[in-house]
Amino acid sequence: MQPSASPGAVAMDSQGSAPIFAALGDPTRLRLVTVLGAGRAMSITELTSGTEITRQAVTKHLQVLAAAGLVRDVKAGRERLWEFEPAPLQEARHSLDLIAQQWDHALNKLKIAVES
Amino acid sequence: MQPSASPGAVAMDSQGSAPIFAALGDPTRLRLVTVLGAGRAMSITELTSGTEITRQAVTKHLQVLAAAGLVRDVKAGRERLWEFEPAPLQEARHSLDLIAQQWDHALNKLKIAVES
DNA sequence: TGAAACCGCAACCTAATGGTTGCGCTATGG
DNA sequence: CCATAGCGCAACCATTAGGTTGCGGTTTCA
Repeated sequence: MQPSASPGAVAMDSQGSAPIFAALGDPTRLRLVTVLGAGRAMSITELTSGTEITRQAVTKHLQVLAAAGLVRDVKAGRERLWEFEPAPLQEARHSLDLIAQQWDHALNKLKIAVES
Repeated sequence: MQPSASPGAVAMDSQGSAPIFAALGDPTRLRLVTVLGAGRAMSITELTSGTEITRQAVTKHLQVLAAAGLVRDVKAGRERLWEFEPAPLQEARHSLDLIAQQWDHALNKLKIAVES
């Protein structure tokens, strides 16, 4: 087969993960994901304590994360607990893996071309 | 060792990767990374062709990517070529791996607790 | 020796983002 | 039964982000 048959048909499906990366691209939100990723579902006030920002700010960040599917809320009595949702994170991991693989493959091609 | 000795000392070093995720969190930029990740260094005009946006917009995006270390420019004659830089992407991958591991570990703990 | 390709700088605009404050609602639990 | 804990909604503000237009400066190469 031709080496570079379709230059445009690379790992372009990664594009769908952009919203997930955007959601993870804020320190506060990345912290929230990390904390909730520890397993225990937590309430908003609990997630706010220890931070310098307001409860409302945390609420907004949680909504951004929820919109990306990274987090989910479950009501428990008068509290509203938030828990981690692993699926989108796997998708993001897969996207990064695709780009990395693509890169490694490109390096291999280059190496072979040099050795010929 | 104690199972949950320090609840706050989880995978908190992921926070440093927030700027990288932010850089990847835009469809245009994620596309640029994917294209450049194919191996061939490309010029700005080349990266702009096929897009709906201006060369200047692409320039700005490339600067954002460069600030995150994901991309590097190398001058070649009158052209200025851009090439992919894999290191930050590895770091981002590692951060996601940490959170995923943490999550799996939490699930295991839960499973064991249920089976007891 | 120009015309054209390739690019940087800067000003400008609009919309989104991150954050705050203020208020009101609802469910507990003493 | 009423005070308080836990939230939601909405308005508001400042800053950043994404994008465009306009212009000027270098290399090349025909």
